[in-house]
Amino acid sequence: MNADIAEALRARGHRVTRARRAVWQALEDAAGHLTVEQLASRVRQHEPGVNTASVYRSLTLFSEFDLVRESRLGDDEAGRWELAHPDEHFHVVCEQCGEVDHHVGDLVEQVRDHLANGHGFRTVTVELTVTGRCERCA
Amino acid sequence: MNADIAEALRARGHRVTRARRAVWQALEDAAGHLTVEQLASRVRQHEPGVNTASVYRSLTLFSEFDLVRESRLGDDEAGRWELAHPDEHFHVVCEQCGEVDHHVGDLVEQVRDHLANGHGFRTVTVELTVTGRCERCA
DNA sequence: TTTCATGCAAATTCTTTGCAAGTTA
DNA sequence: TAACTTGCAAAGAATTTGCATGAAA
Repeated sequence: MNADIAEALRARGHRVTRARRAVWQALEDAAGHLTVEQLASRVRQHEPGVNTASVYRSLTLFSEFDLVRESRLGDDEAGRWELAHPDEHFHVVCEQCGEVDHHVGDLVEQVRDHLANGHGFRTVTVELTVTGRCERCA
Repeated sequence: MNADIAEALRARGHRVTRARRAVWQALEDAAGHLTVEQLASRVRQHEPGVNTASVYRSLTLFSEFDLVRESRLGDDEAGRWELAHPDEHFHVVCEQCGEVDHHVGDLVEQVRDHLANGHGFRTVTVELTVTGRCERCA
């Protein structure tokens, strides 16, 4: 819902504002990858007058808590944002129709293990993006 | 060397120019991930007067032949470029010291197989980036 | 010579920031 | 009320583009 973000904010001494709540809500509703512009436009449907700069500021703040994540998919020049789901997943992008799918699997786990055991590297994030042709566009 | 890029250009009806050769050379010498600005500065050491815009244009052209590849590593805002090595590899970025390592492994192959068999997805590129702490910065 | 590529500067796009005014605790 | 956030506009950074000149075929 909306309770968790309020809590998360308060817990770290930040204020719970209309703008921040609306940004969070929009991310939850979308459950996908949105550019800041797309996000801002959805935010304004619920909370008119929210400025794009505030969306950026909210996202920056949330990302400090690891609640959201930015990724650059395909050859897009704008960053895209999504909720930082706790389950590891990777992105599959069709270069024809632009659709982005999430795939959950143990591949990400494997990478983490591989690096920890062999190379002394402490993995924080794994970003795996696959581009190609989806079934429909093949 | 420098022969392959000349050939690749001619084969597609593009001209072999000083700027393009210098960009290619710089990418070969670096064998790493360079921002356009870094690349431009190295290019000018061999070929003074080459404009940054031309570096962008060369990279765009090369990427149409799949000879180079752009990747956004870490939370960097600028794109980084490298030669598109035929061998599959992934990037390991230390968020402390910023160092970027290449790891060659069969993980990328696994992803490709997984998607082809189960989901009818024809993979074109796999981009796998891991961020965390390297051994020295742990 | 004819066509393509470059340099330069201006234009775009994405993102960040300064500051006065509005909100939250 | 006091401190934090926002909106707005301007500033920045990265990348692209128009166009006249210069270089390659």
